[in-house]
Amino acid sequence: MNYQVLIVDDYPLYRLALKGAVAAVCTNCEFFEADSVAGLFDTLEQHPHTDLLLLDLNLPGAYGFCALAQLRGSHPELPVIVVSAIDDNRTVRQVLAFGAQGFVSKSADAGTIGRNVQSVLRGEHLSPAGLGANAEPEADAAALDLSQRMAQLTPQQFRVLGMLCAGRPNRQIAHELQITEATAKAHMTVILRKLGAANRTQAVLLAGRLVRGSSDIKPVPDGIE
Amino acid sequence: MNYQVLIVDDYPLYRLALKGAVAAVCTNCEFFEADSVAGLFDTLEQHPHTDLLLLDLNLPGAYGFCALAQLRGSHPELPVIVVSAIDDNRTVRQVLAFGAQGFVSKSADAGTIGRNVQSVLRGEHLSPAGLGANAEPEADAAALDLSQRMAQLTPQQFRVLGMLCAGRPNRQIAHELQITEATAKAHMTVILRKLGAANRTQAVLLAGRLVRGSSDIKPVPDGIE
DNA sequence: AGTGCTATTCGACTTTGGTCGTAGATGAAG
DNA sequence: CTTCATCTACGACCAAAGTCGAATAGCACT
Repeated sequence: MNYQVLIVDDYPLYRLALKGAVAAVCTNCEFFEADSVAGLFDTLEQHPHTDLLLLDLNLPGAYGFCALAQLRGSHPELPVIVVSAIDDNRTVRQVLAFGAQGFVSKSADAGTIGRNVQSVLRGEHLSPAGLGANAEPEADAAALDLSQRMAQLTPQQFRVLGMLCAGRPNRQIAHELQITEATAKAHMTVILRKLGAANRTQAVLLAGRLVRGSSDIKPVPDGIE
Repeated sequence: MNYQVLIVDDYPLYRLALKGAVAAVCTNCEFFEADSVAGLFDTLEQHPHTDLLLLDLNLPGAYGFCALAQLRGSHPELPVIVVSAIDDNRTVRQVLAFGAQGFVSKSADAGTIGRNVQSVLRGEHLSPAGLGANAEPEADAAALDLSQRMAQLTPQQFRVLGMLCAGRPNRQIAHELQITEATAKAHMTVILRKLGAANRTQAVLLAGRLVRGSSDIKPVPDGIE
């Protein structure tokens, strides 16, 4: 068992704990770490042969679900185990619907995590306990279409979207990404086109729809005048 | 028992069903109907002595929770029974925290609805079954603060917010409300101030936070540069 | 009538958002 | 080495968003 494992969480201590849990069942594993979605993709570029990704859902600056959608577009073959403090059924179903191979609650013990990692490394898909017969592929058409749109975004565009979803104006986005406002606007234009949104407000609504359940917010008719 | 009852739901058939359920326990009741939040407030203006409001949470074009907050500001004495397809504990607790007197699931039968209506008309507050000791006032400070801000909005401002939450630009909002774009912008300015948002995107995020649980979306630091 | 208060409306600005055309850098395919 | 595609970046330009001051109308209270 000589695997490369990438661990993404914003708390160093929790990364250490996850590393320990994996090492217990996977000797000679090589570990990489990242503390943000941006770092995740940077690390994946440097180590394209990563065998497993442990991803925290609640990363700052970007939504974990968006990262999942992005991953499915850029690294469709990479197995992902989502680690989340929120572990209700709806979240778990959505995570699996968006292409994750496994799910472990943050309150799980090391043994449980280790067993899940082993299963996924053997190529199995998990449907965690308490999730009776999730036979329904559901994750309705709209959500699927949306995640596919998300997956088209480039890493930089994705970072822009993350800050957009925090309500920041272009000026701050440009400042944080060390680019000019003109460039941030250019990214914004592409994002709007890829997501099928008419303006940044609609883009935020679409992203929000992906994060929480795709409630019955009507698509904007936009035929008036 | 001669009460005036206002029923708000976007499906005419379901309005009829609710009317039947109420009529069974309340002879000589007078009924009014509305299919949108805007219609709700229009009807309330025409019939200010309404004794009971049956409100569907999932109205199109505006979020039911926002309507609740608005109602608490404009008609604090009006008893409200919320009818919702979503009936998990968190939703119920929030609905009650926002001043509703009762809650019935959309999957409830006519008898249950009738009994709840009777109770509320008698002046009782309901804490529906399966909600053991909701003594906790929780509905955390942030959500309460937010609902109080919402309650400050005037009816017209509230309509603007509703369309804003559908991602519409000022031009369409003005068109639908039969006002100039300048006026719509003026309303927008007041809304942003009352909600404490820096721009329309943040306003949408705040409204969304009120609708679903106030997840752990970080407040914008906005001190940079 | 007169006095405050508020909701609603609007026009004239300034600021921000969004589009278009363009250009360098990188990497893959021929 | 080309050629093509993609990501990233920028400036100039027009459209939309947001601010400010001001006018009207209704309402409550004297």
